[in-house]
Amino acid sequence: MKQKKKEEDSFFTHVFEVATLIPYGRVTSYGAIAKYLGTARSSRMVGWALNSAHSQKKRVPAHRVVNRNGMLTGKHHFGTPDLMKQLLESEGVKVKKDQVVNFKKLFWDPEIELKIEN
DNA sequence: CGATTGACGTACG
DNA sequence: TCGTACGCCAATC
Repeated sequence: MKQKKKEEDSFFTHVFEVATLIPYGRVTSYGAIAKYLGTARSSRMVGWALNSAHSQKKRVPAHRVVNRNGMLTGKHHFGTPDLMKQLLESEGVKVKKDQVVNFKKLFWDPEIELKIEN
């Protein structure tokens, strides 16, 4: 019947999925994801969710998620401060002083990209 | 159950 | 333009 509920309906899971949906060479912000999840005011929770991403079996491209300024605020949480930058550069995203270059251009908004279809 | 925190965001000075 | 303060909300201690 109804429920089975076993998967964590917590927005944590949603964050992981959305983060995983981030296309290659693209970046997004915590607020964008939070808003997409309906918890725009809980932008902080998004970052926290990604913090749990380390425990996730699936690799979550959290390195594609930056703050509103396009700054790699969470680079410190990747294990190594340079890892995030390296990953982004590896995808073609240029990072200048811990800040994503052309961030606005590379910005990927789940509300828009995922709204088109599917 | 209460207090603290946290990878943000916005407002204000 | 930059730094500080506050708010939001859920998870953790």
